[in-house]
Amino acid sequence: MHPYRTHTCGELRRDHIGQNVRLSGWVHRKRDHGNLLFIDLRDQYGITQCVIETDSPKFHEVEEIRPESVVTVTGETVARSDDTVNLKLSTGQVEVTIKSFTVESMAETLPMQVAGGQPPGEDIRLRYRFLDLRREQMQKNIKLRGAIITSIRKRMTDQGFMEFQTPILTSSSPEGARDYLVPSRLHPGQFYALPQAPQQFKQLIMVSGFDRYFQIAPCFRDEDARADRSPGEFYQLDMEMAFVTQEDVFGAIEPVLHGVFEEFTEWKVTSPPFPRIPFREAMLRYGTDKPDLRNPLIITDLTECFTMEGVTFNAFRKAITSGAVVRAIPGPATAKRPRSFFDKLNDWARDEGAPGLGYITFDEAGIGKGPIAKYIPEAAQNRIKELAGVGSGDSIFFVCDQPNNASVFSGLVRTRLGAELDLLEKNSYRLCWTVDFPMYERNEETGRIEFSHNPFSMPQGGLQKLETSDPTDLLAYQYDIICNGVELSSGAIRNHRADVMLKAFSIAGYSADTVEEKFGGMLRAFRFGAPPHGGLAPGIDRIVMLIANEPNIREITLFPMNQQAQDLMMEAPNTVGAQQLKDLHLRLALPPKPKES
RNA sequence: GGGGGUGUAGCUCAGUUUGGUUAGAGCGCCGGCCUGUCACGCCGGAGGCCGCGAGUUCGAGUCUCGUCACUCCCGCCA
Repeated sequence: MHPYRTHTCGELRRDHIGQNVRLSGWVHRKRDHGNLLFIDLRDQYGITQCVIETDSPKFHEVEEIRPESVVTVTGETVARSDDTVNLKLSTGQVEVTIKSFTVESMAETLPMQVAGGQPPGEDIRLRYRFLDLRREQMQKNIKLRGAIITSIRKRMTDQGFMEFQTPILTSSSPEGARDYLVPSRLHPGQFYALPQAPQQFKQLIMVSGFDRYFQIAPCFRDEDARADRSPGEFYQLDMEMAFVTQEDVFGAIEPVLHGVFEEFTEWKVTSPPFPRIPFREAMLRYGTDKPDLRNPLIITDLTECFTMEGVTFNAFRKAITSGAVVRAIPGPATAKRPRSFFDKLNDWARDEGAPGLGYITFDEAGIGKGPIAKYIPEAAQNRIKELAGVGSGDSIFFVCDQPNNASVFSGLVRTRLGAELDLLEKNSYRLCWTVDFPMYERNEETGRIEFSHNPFSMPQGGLQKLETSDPTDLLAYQYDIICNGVELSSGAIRNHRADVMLKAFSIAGYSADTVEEKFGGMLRAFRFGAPPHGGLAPGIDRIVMLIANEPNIREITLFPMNQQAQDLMMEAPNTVGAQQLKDLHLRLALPPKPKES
């Protein structure tokens, strides 16, 4: 007999009755009846009830065992009587009578409970992650993550994508996030950087003549954490394709994402092709470049209504003359809400930094009511109803500000109202593309033209448009994929031409010398035959998070760091020895310690 | 870097609004009883720098200030 097990803890059925079996696992629960004792033995595959009676010579030993100890049990698989069958367990038709019992590893008193109970605070869960991971929910999440990644790999390779590995020790890139640096021993004073993404490598793979690249790529960025953003490191489904248009990229990734969501959830999933929403339309109608399409509310521009004859709402009129716009968010079936409902929203708006949140309610007869209704004559009110698609029993909220601010704030109002009124479609994954991002934007503080997203994107219209257009009118072949308001990924058709790249950078104020210096490797590659190419890189962690329906990325990550980018289990980061520093030609220049008073 | 929330037993939390005897509950732990439980049950027990430090007060878990930790958000994340 195998020293540890003949079966797993999830395996035994009626078919095994009468067999002598051996199981190993963790003591999930112990129920001690004095003369009769049950142990629920657990491994990754399930739980099997083991039983021992007081007449057994092993009884005392089993009685001593503490939960979460690892033990090996040998005995006979026996049927449970009809009234003791447990349908909650897959093995609940049978149990194992303990004949022999070996303690492989006794557990001390636990700092956190594994079986049942609420999970403790995160610092304890992270410090004892190996215990936390034994909990049912974490086992489920981590298994799901593994299955999703396997499924993605298969879907990609089935489409002819090849998996590549790119370097982890590479060079610091001048654009983007803060790099993690690794000092070089052989080159004093020089540093490697961990890749923020294999962006340049995947483009170079295309230049190298490979056609369809993908990688479950680790990415490292030294930026502060969020609930949906790990500090330090995360994974992307990084992909790139040669000789493709934007639509070809969409056509390749849409079935992968749709398929993965369909495979692992019961929820409704947007079928390909996903809606494509131009950036400017997204900002107008949804007030964000990450529209959550579960929210049915649509923002409309009602500037014209407030300049109509007879409108005396001067706060808006005056702002409009200095370039402001009016955006409106409908509040369906809210006209009968008490005054406190509107006051609460108004208070919230002030907390968000807005002057307030104007509104009109339309009663059953369609008559406009509310603090500002009297400044807006009927003709203008009718136009408002017509444009915004509201009517009797609805209300409508107004945001008046310069276009960018108005967009962003009306987006917040839309999100807030959607949540408050419980309008979001339930049990649904709504996927869409945001496309046609502007290539450049004007920095409002400095007045300078800057890249608005990825400087390596191909400008729409190519070199000719680049030379003749107002930079802020230029669009890029740059796109994001959004699921339920969460950005899964950015991507682009890349700029594969050295001449266009130099021109694109010169518009953003980079001299040719600077570009040559900073991106010499890429430019050189583009001068020796580069195929048109493009791709994207959906975040694996966020996909898993959405499918697992977890609000927090640490719930679907094996060994995450906390918000301060510390690994509480491994105690990283940590100090290193003097010799290690010496080898790396480093001397510490620490900030002064805060004085103790 | 900034703002919010939280911090009380090994764990999850009540108690803080309105300062006032000995700071409670559930789970866990230890001891006892229990032959069909599966969140077993019953009896008993141990376990507290109320995050830490100052201050106000006759008296602070409770009020004030500072500080630390965790978390959420803003900045940041091409």
